[in-house]
Parts: sequence; structure tokens; C-alpha cells
Amino acid sequence: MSSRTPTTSEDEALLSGRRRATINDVARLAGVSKKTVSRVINRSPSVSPETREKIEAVIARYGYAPDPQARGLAFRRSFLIGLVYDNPDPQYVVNMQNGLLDGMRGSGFELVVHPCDRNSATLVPDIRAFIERQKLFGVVLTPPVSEDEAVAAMLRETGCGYVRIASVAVDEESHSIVTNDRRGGLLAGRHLADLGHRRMGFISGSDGPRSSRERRRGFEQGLAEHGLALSPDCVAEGAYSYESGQEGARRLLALKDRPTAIFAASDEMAAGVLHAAREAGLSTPGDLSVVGFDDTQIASRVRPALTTIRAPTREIGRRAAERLVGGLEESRDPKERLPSLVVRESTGRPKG
Amino acid sequence: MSSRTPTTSEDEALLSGRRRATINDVARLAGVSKKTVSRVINRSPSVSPETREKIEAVIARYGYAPDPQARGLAFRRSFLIGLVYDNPDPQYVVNMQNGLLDGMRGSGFELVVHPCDRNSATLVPDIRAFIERQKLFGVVLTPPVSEDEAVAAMLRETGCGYVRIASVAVDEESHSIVTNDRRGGLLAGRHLADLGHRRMGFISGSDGPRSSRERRRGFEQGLAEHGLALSPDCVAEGAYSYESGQEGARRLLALKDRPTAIFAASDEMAAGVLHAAREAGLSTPGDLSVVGFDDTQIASRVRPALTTIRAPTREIGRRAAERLVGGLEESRDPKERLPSLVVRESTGRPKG
DNA sequence: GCCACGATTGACACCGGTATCGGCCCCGGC
DNA sequence: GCCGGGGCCGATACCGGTGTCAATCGTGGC
Repeated sequence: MSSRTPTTSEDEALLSGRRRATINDVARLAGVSKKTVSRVINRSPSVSPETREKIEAVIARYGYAPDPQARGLAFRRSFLIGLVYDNPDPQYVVNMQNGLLDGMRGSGFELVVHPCDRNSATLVPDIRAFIERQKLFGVVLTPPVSEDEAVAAMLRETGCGYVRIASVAVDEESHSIVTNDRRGGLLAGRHLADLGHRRMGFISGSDGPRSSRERRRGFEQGLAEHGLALSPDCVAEGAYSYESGQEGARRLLALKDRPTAIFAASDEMAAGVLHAAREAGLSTPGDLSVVGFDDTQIASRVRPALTTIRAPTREIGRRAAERLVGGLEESRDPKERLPSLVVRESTGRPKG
Repeated sequence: MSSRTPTTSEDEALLSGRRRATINDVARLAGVSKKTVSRVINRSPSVSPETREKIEAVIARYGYAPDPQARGLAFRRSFLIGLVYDNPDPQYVVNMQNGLLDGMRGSGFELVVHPCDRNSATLVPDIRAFIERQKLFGVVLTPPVSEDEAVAAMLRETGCGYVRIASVAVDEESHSIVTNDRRGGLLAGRHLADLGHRRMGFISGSDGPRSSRERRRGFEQGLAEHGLALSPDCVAEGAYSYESGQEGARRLLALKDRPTAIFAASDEMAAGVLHAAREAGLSTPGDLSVVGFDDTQIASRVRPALTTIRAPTREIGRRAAERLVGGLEESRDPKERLPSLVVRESTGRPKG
């Protein structure tokens, strides 16, 4: 008893949570050195089962959790995952964040967000400073900044763990997750061809990111499966915005032999297409079918609701985080990371 | 010379960035103790100007930046700001994040995001663990979780800096930023009354958050300015969703003496109202004017584009961060944190 | 000319973990 | 009986900063 006396009030403070337990407390309470506690925390095999149990009991009883800062300092590495993005779509960003968080849950890591500007002259040093100052455990890059090779080169140099999410493989497999936009385009093409459309139009996104090209390529592939081809004059160049979709559609719909269906590389643009169709006095899907891409909120809010391609952004985020945190094996189902077709009201059989 | 020999290769590694400079390097290079360097970093006044300059020169030359982990460890506090939210609107979340980041820029702090579930039984302990484990410097809570008093009580207990963003003052002034939703409602009411509407409807949000009540109260206030009142049978209870807006509008429009304008407590619901109006064969704004709230993306994408109330979310985020980081004075302009009216196509004079 | 005092500065311990390395114990082999 | 080696564990230094406290120095007041 007397030997425990000096620790009684201490213990109480710890148990009540008035003071957070440290590794020293645990060591003292378990009657071992803090190094041994550290071994248990880090799952070192060289601890006897009895010792381990004893320590784990103390940890559980006092609700001890190691201080990430101290651990990070000693490890020369933090327990933070950075999300570097410049995608303007809030829905995408939030989905990605949620996915990353899913994959990090229970791992003790935290997510630090870092939007960036691809046009900034200091893009690379900025990201580098972010990584080095915080000694990030890993970073996730989303398109379009994920396609920046200068950033990638810097990443390799720092030795920081990273995953680049992009529409095509932009890096060695372990550092890359492909969203397979091509497959999304393929689904769109198949769907329209299946409905019986023969003459179709495409509105591309801005030229920078690869995704637009991939979407188009997939689309053409889908048409090809039905012996169809995308006529060059039925391709309009957009910029992912509503207005650009509207513009592009105006041009396409003014063609003497106008397409009966249009696939736009984003929902925003598809909504613009809807607008243009209405202007032209065309009904959707009666006179013109429209397919979008991304399944953003707008897709289901616009009338008629857009048939579109949904990218499994959240799942991809989860996989990215899992890869970085590297705890468990990644989820095995390959399907869940493929885009899928969401059929709503904007597509139907062509008239006649 | 000889005395510098041992440091030459070191210096080179530091200058080239091959190795990050530590406080010890700076101290050695400047010929002072690391404590003095620490003083300079922390802007302690008790450093002579010459010494300060000398040290700052070395810091600049070698690009030294203190390690936040080590600093945090010694300070018993990290340099992380947490964003705790459960708002389902991605646009809102991203705006808020951007605002917080605006306010933190250059301060050396980072933003850690932490979505939460208000229905979770472990909500409070979860957030608490987040704060305590990371020893957060501060947290920002957004509605609706910002209105949770159990969370607030825990916050006060931890002693962590916090700011609650809500539609009304929910805490002492230093911990609260009010979005002034009432003023938003007021603007909506004034606008419709100014246009000549006499009989108007309101569709509320779910009852939980205070914001819906505030929006309504402001609306009534705006009507009152014109000697008008909101008839109780012209109030429908919604739930912030599209469908609930549609439902509510159906009921309101079926009234024998139907309103000529409807103010919905969210854009989502307002879009639903538009849908219901179309169903009922009413034109907007000809037969029915509609005002939404939030100015989310959908507001400008729907046809007719919604007249709505824009909340300065990003500015509020900036102010919240500024308050926590506490560097400079907060921005002085009170206007910039007030909601404003955005007039689009969904409102007009009533017929006749 | 002596002393108290404020302005500067540094030595040292400490924040809460981890790495290194050596010690102890127990066992089997010779 | 002695030695070598593996399993287990702890003493100590260290990660890169900050707090405490005492030492030093120049100065003005008397």
C-alpha cells in the first residue's frame, strides 16, 4: 500500500481523464521501461506475451494513446496525410475527402487539405514546403494537378509517399490509381448506340487534363462496337463549363445533319446542352438525347435529369488512403473502382 | 578557415536543401545559443536588434523553418486547426475550407478536416479524442453541429480554442460567429414585397437547426416592413431536400387563395418548388415567384435561375480562422459577413 | 565608486516518444 | 563446466524545439 501511496492521486487524475496518460505513466504502472511500452505500441515481436498483456491492460484501463507529435518527432515523420487538389468541383473534393477518411479510419492518421493553383509560379515549391514542413506521411494528388510532371518529380525527390489519381496511368503502379475515364466514355457510347442512335456528337473538356481525351476515346470505342464512328464535325471543344457546353451544343445542333445524341465530358456542359436544346426548340430526350459525366448534384437536379457517368470517387479515395497508410490489403473488388452508367431522363430512343 | 572546415560540407548540404536546417544549425551559424534563435522565432522582445538581424539573416539564407512537431511538443499544442462539420452540402464545406485557409495563410498552421455524424452515440468522445490526440490549436464548428450544446460543453472543458458558426449567437461573442440568416430572410421578404406580392408562402427547413427559424423570422420582418404578414396556412414544413420542397409547394399551390410567391429556406427546396409549379401548370416568375437560400450551384443551373440569398461562407471562414490564429485584427468591414440578395430569373411582379 | 536593475543571453532540463546498444537469463552443445 | 546465441528488456542518447533560471553586462542613482 504505502509504496502505492505517492501514485494514488496521480492515478486518479489519469483515470478521470483530468490528465492524459503518457508513456511514462504506462511504463510505471505496468512496471516496465518505457521502451518496452513503445515496443508494444509499435507491435514489435520481441516482447513476451505476459509483458504485452500486462501493458495492454494498463493502456486500456487508462485509455492511453501515444502522442502523434512526439512519435512523429522521433520517427522524423508525421502521421498526416495531405490532400493536394485543384479540382474546382466541390462535390468531387468532398467525395475524395470522405473516401480518404474512410481509408484512414482507425489508423490514427489525420487528413490535411491543401488546395493549390496550377498556374502559380510557386506551385512546386509550395507543395514541397507543405510536405517537408509537416513531414507528411503521404500525399494524394487528384486531377488535374496529379498530371503535373514537375510536381511528380519533386515528389519523388522528397521521398514522401504519394498516390496520383488520374484518368490514365501516369506513374508506376504503386504511385498511381487510374479512374478509367475511358471506360466511362465507353459506357456512354454503348448506351446511346444501344438506344439506336447513329449520329452522335461529343463536347470535350478543356485540353489540359487527360481525362477529356480518355472520355472521348472510350466513347468512340463504344460506338465502334456497334460499327459506328464519331464524325469530326460532330465534335465541339468545350471547357467543362455550362456556357461552353451551351456554345458547343449550339454549333452541333445547327448542323444540317444534326446529331440525335450528345455526350458531354461533364455534367455542367451537359446541362448547357440541355439549355441549348431548349433554345433550339428540341425536346429531350425526344429530339436529342444527352449524356453527361461525373454525376454531380446538378445532374439529378436539372430537368430532364441527366443520364450520366458516375465515378467512384469515394472508393478511389479510400483505396488511395489504404495504400498510403498501408495497413491492410486494399479492397479486392476491381469493379468498385470503375465508372458506372446512371440512366435518368435525358436519354431515349431517337425519333423515327 | 580551419575552424570552418568541419562545417563546410554541412553548410553545403544545408544550402542545397539536401538537409533541412534545424535550430541548432542556425544557432551555430549565427554564433548564438539555440534559445536565442527560439526567441527570434517567437518574436520575443528581449533580443537585441543586432542579434536579431544576424539570426534572421541566417534563417533567410538557409531557408530555416521551425519544425511544427517539435515546437508543438514543447508547447504542448499543435499548429493544427480542426474543421468539424456535418453539413451535407459540399459547396458549403469547400467554401468554408477555403475561407479558413484564407485566414490561415502564412501563419504556419494547417487545416485538418473532421466530418462527424450528429446521430452517432460517440459524437462527443469522438470529437474530444480528435482534439486531445492532436492537441489542436483550435477548432471551427459549422452548423448544424455547431449548435450542439453537449459538444460545446466538452469544448469548454478541453480548453481548446474554438469558434462556433451559427445563425444566431450560441456562445459568448469570442466563440461565436453569427451568419445572420435572419437578415437573409429579411432581404427575401423585402424583395418580394417590393415587387408587389401580397400573399406569400414559406417552406421551412427541418426543425433541428436554428437557421430555418431565423430565415423565417427575417422573412416575416421583411413583410412587416410593408405592412404584410405571413399567413400560417401559407407555411409548409420542409426538410431542406428537393422532394420536401416539391411536397410543400404542392400543398401551398393547392390552396384556394394560393400565394403568388414562395420563399424556401434552401435552394434545394426552391428547386423543388419550381418543379411543383411546373407540374401545376404555373409559370415562373409569371404566376409564381420563388426565392431560395444559400446560392448553391444548383441555384444558377436550374431554369429559371433562382433568386436567392448568398451567405458569405468563405469570408466567415476567414474570420473564424483569423480569430483562432489571432494574428492580425479581424477584417473590419461588417458588411462582408452579411448575407446578400442575388436576383436571378425566378422572381418578378405578380400578375394583375 | 558601489550597487541595484533592466536588458540580453545561455546552460540545462524537459516535452513524449524512438533508436542504439548492452545486459541479463536461459538454453543447448561441446 | 564453459561458451555461444537467442529472447527479452532497460539505460541512455536523441528527435527539434521551449521553459526556467541564473549569469553577464552596461547604466543610472546615490
